Amino acid sequence: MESSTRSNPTIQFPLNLNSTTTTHDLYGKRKVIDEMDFFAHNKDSHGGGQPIAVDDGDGKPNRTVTNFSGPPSVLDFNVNTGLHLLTAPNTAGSDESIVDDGISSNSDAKRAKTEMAVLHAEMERIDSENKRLKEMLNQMTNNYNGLHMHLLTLMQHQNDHIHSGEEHKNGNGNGVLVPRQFMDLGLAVGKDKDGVSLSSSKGRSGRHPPSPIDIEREDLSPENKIPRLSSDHSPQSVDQVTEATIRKARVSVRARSEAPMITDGCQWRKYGQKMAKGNPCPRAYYRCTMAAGCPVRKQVQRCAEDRTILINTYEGNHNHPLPPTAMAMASTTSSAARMLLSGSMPSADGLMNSNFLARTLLPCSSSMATLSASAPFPTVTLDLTESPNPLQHQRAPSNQFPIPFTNTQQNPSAALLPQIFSQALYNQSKFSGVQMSQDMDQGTHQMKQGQQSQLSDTVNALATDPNFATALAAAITSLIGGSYPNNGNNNTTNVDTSVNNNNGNVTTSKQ
DNA sequence: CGAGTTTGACCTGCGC
DNA sequence: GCGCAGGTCAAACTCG
Repeated sequence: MESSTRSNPTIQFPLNLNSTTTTHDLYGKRKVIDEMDFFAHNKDSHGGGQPIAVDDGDGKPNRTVTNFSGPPSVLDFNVNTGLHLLTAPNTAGSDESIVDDGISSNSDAKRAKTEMAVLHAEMERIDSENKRLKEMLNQMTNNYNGLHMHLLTLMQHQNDHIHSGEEHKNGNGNGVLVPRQFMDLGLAVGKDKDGVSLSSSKGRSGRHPPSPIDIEREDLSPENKIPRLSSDHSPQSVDQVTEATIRKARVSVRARSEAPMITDGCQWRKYGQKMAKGNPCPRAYYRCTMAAGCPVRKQVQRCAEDRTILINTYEGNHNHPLPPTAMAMASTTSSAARMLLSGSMPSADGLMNSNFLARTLLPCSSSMATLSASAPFPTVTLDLTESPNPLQHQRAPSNQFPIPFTNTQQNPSAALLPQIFSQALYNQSKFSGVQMSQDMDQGTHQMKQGQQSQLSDTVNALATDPNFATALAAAITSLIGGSYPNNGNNNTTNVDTSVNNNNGNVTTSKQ
C-alpha cells in the first residue's frame, strides 16, 4: 500500500554505533572508513567524507583515507590519520622505493605484508579515534539539546505572558490554567497526595507477592491506566483518572535508523518482546531504568512497510530528574499527554481545538506530526522519516490531523526533533515537563522568574563562549550531513549556527 | 557474579 | 464463553 520504497537505499547514517560487523567490501576497510562519514564537514569537495582512494603509485588504490578536510575550524579535532607513517613507495626519492625498485617479488610481498599490518593497526587506531569522536559528538548533541530545551522553555514563558490576558478569562479565579491542573500529576506518578500508592484497584495478577516494585507496578496496571469513569467525581478520583489517562497517552516517533534504538538520553531495560499482528518485525518493550519505579515505558518496532523506519512509542512521565536529552523526550511525552487530555478529555474529536492549531501551525515546517484519536490510546505521531510526506496525508485516518511543527532544519536527528515538537505541544498544554513542574509546584511566580534568570545566565554563559557556536555548528553539520545523506544534499550542506548573545537564542538554519 | 536479554507463560481487554 | 491480540512477568540464559 505504502509506496514508501522510495529510492532510498543508502540510509546508512551510522546511528548504529554498535556496528562491529567485519563484513568488508572491496578493500576490507570500507566499513570502518565509512563510519568516518559521520564527521564529514562538507560534502562538496570529496563527496562528504567519502573514502578517498589513495594511489600508491601502482595505479591501484591500495588504501583509503577519509576526507577530514573541511573549512578550517576551531573545532579541529586534530584527527591524526597517521597515514604519514606508512611507507610511501610512490614518493619520488623515497628511500624505500629506491631500495625496492627492481627487487624480487618476494621482497614486494614482504613489503605488502608489512604495509597490510600497518594499515590494520592504523584502521584500529582510526576506529578508536572514531569512537572517541562520536562520544564527543554525542556529548555535544546532548548539551545542545539541553540548551535548546531551556530556550524553548524561556520562549514559552514569554508566550505565557502574552497570552496571560486570555488565560485569565478562563477564570478559575486564581489564574491557574485549566491544563495546569495536570502539572502536579506528572510529579506524583505512582503516588497520591499522601504519598501512598494509587493502587487502589485489584492487582492484575495474583501471582506475585507484594513488593515495592509491585506496588509501583500496580499503578501501571490496566485497571489504573484506564480507570472507569464512575459516578464518583471526588477530586481525588478525578486526579487518578486524569493521571492514569495521561500515562496512557503516547508519543510515537518514526525515524529512519539502522540502529536498534533511537538514543534519547534515557536508560532502558527490555522487559519483553512480542510479535505484533501485521508486522513481521517483533515489537520490543522497554522500561526506563534511570530510577526505580519509573513508570515510563516505550515500545520499539520497525515499520512493516519500510524496515529502515524505527517507531519508538513513549508512554508515561518520568518520576526522576533527567539529563537534558532525556528531558526533551520526556517533555514531549508528558506535554503530549496533557495536550491530548486538555480541552476535551472524553471527546477525541475535541482534541484539535482552534486554539491549539493557532498556536502550533507554524511556518517553515517540514517534519510532520499527527494526532490519532482512533488508536486505543491517544497518540501523537512524529514522522521524522522525511520532509512533508504526501503519503502521510493519504494514510492518515480522517480523525488524524497532520500538524506541521516548527522546525527550520531540514531533517535534524531524531534526538533533536521531539523537543522541538514538544514546544508546540507545550504551547498548548502550558506544561514544561517534569522538572519544570517540580519548580512550578512551589506555586510561586518568583520561582519561575528565578529559574528564567538562572537559565538565562546559563544560556548567556554558553552563548558567549566563542567555541560553543562553532562546536554546535560542527555537531549539527555532522548530524544533518551524516544522518540523511539522501535528502538531496549530497552537495554542499552548510549549517549556519549562530548564537545571539543578546537574548541567548540559538538558531540553526540550513542554507 | 551482576546486569541485561530472551522467551514462553500468563493476564487482561475486546470483539464475536 | 471463547478466541485473539496486546502487554507483562519472571525464569533461564547470555555477556562482560
